Amino acid sequence: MPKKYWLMKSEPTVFSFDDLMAKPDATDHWEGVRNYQARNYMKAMNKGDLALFYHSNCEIPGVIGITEIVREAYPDHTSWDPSSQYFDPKSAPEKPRWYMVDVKAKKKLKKIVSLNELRGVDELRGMKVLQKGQRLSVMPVTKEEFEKILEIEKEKR
DNA sequence: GCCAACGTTGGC
DNA sequence: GCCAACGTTGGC
Repeated sequence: MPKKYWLMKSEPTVFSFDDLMAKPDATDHWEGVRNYQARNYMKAMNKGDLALFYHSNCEIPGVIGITEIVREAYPDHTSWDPSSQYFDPKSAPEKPRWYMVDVKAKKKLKKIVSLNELRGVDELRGMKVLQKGQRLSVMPVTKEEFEKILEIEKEKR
């Protein structure tokens, strides 16, 4: 199974990359996705896939770290927890509607690779996250895009 | 099935 | 805080 690459968004005031690193084994479940397309992308993830951790809705939006998928999609239990902000009355343990994966923080970038910088790179012009109107919190990226972003980070120092 | 109203996302 | 671009909901 060839490794796949993804981008996952989170608002740093809700759950930042540092929050993930602070978890036991730097691992946590990616709860709260309530969009079918994003859910389907998560279902397509395999153990060992890598993801860009993207900070959205903040002062400097951009890629802040790298995570690895360490557990493949399983039902999101917050969807049937009435006390959760992610509660969905149409989901139930015997009929789960929403799923999550477990991700592990692999590496924090020395400096954020900002949305603004991404926009300036020719090779990244096709990136989904740069397309107007796209709001998915989980989306695929190509191997080339993934590696280009690591290159950009390396050149920063 | 259509579509208006409403809610959400997320850059700015 | 504004607002464009979506996605969802629900009346019909």
